[in-house]
Amino acid sequence: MLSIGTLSRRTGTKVQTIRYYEEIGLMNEARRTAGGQRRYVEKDLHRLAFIRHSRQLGFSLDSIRELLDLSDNPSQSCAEADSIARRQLRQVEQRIKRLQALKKELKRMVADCQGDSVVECKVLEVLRDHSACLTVRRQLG
Amino acid sequence: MLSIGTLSRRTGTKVQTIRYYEEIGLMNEARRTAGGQRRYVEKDLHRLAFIRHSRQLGFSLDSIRELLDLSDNPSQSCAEADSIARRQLRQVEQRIKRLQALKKELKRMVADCQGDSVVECKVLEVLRDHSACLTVRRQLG
DNA sequence: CCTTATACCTACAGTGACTATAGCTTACAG
DNA sequence: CTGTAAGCTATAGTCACTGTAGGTATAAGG
Repeated sequence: MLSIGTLSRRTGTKVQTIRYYEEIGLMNEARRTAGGQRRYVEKDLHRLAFIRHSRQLGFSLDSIRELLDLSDNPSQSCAEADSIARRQLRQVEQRIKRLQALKKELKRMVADCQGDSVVECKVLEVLRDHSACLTVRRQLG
Repeated sequence: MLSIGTLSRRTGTKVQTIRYYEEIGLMNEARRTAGGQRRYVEKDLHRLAFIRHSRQLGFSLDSIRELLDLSDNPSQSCAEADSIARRQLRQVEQRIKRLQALKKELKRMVADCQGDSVVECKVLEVLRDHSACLTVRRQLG
């Protein structure tokens, strides 16, 4: 029987986070000792590891809920899991695109800055004058 | 005299968001009509545009607060604004790195998936077995 | 058996940056 | 003068946690 602290250490999850996952129904309600402390089995550890790994890959808790459901009902086709993963991939690719546009704009901003007084500061000027900024508008509109 | 709705339309900011910016002290408290409605001048419009543009470039509201302070005191050196922008650039670059690691991992996941039953689903397998995943661990640890 | 340190418990507030809702009031055009 | 669009406040909700206060349980050492 594993304590919540052991789960925490073995998965790199904060204790509060584990309790939070239980609260929102992502983890099953744990058994309790006579004194009311949570006790877990290996299966719970695996489930938590699955959740944490999925979170690291950027899946939302809702997506993870779906993935766990699939994982719990192994007879279905895997197409659903595949489509969730593909959706996630698309989102990540979108975010990368956005950030690359930002990066370009920020680079231009700091490259043009000469360390002059604020009056002629290129950074502030760019921020003031949105019209000078094309890349970002196209990507973020 | 501009209404909050006009400001909203001209900067693409939700009305609530403008009120929120006032509440947290990012926008000055607006003048009011006898009936209590907010009225703005051109200067407020520029300030809001500055805030929105900075947000689109990913600056936090705290960073924007600093940038606005600098912008309000034009006699100082621009070095501070420059360093805020550079910090932002570094953060964006970091995020891009992270996301690219995620993308790689997700691509591997969906590429290996054959649409079989859940039992042998590669997506779920990868999520279950964190040890198979090296890239992400290196980038996100 | 008793003490003590550590781990655990609940309940609630806070984070960032908004967004949404309910229920009301004002401004302005016709 | 009336209708309606737009405004107002106050409050709660979003996401995924994180932190805190104040109390209790457990396990190891004496």
